[in-house]
Amino acid sequence: MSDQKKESFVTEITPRSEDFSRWYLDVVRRAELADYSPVKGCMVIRPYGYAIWEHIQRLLDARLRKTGHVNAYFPLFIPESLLMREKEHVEGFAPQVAWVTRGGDEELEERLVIRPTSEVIIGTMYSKWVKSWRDLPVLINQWCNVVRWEKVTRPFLRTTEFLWQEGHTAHETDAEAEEETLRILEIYKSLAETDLAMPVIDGLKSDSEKFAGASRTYSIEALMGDGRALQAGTSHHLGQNFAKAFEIQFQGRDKTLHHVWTTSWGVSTRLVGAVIMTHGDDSGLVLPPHIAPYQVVIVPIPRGNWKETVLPKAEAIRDDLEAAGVRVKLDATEENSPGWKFAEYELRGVPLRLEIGPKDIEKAQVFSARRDTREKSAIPLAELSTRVPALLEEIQANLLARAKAFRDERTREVATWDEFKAAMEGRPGFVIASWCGMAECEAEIKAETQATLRNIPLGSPRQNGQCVKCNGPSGVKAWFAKAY
RNA sequence: CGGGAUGUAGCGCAGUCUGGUAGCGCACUUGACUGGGGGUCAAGGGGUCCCGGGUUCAAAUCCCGGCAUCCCGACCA
Repeated sequence: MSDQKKESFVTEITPRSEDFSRWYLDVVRRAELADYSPVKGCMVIRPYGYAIWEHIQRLLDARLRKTGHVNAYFPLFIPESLLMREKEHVEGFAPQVAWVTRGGDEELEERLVIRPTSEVIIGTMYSKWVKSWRDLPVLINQWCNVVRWEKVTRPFLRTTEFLWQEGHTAHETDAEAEEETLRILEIYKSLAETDLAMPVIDGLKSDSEKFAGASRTYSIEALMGDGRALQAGTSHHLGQNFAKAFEIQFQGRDKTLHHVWTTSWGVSTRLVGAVIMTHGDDSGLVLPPHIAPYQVVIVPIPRGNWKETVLPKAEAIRDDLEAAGVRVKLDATEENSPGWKFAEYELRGVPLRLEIGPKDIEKAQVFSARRDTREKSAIPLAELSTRVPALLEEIQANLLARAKAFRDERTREVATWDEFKAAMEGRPGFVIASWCGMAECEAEIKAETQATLRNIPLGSPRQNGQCVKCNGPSGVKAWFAKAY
């Protein structure tokens, strides 16, 4: 390989440590996850990126079904008057909605918004559907697209149109709605940690960061490879705010009318971006096996009459692994050398590579290379269908452990304001500090350090502390970070 | 929405200052030899120079306007 060649190879992806933002965009493009479209702020999700999203959908959808939720679909368009019903909700979303003002040749009597979220249209329908306490709870989820007119966009992390799921539930009591809100948060946490191998902090948002129209917002927060935090999912207890605005009432067991208690919650294609930024390295993407479009790539080594010897063996291995429930890609194309394929599939984050050539066939083995540790070892053919699934689970677990270690290493607890400011130099990660609960302190912290209050973790013990900013009495410790 | 930068082949860029036939590397196509960490040689194909106006005999290059993308800040999944 000439030096010139080497040069072009290394410049294909900007090194992660050199420029994290550029590295991220390079990975998105080179791994063919997404591409820019002719529409400002809107990306095209390419097949490889979409396959990752489909696995996330599948894994989350199963959890939602298991907990009694069902899927449905509501309209994309929302009449302006509906959006206006809930005051805080309008104020939060009106600045970033897209409007439809014409249909064909005609000016519309009433403008339509393209849904930025569906509380109002779903609330309107629930008011028709809910009459009795026997109709509750309503546990509906929808997978759809939404549009928010964003000024600054970035593939997967913030786009004008994005894909997500939004759950909307209605309950008889405050306590049941709260229970649901927390159940979903737990599901999100489980999805993030078990399947995305991404450790998260689950907790309560401050009032200034909560969803427009919610009583309480809970979130899961993850730490990206550059030390910035990312809100990876939210679950809102909406109280009776929407029930009152949309007159969702039922006759209770006590024969009188009550407003329902509602919740809403969502995760989006942003999770794909979160996975990239949690696990990726200088060679590109690193995918957790649970969501990898293919978990194993088999690269046959073409030598001599390999099509008669190596290839059939490779195909047999593929079939065996597929029978064992493993997603496999066999790349028997002749255009590129094995070395090229090694690099290419590393760039695409394939968790495990199997190489098979004449030498391996002689020894009745294949050669394996892990994406996460780059560890290489021979696996006897006879053990493949048990060893590979086990190895994939090991990789999955290792990615979570590694991300957790990174997060813990980048998490510091401080007691004083000077310590806080010092800890927030650069892009350090999470800083834990006591907070008095006042929005003023939160705002000053943000103004002075750019750090925002991510959340107050669930199960945080009550304390008699002093606010890191104002020294006033503080009942809780909050997690702060510079965020996306 | 403020500050800065960029826009030339799929990707990365040179050419713009000083106007005069559109270039380089990688990628792509064809063939041969190769193949266990991004192969070699040979022959090829590919361009609304972001868009619109203007100046000029002549514009990638100069002027005006717009759009898009990136970075840094203020708002949001």
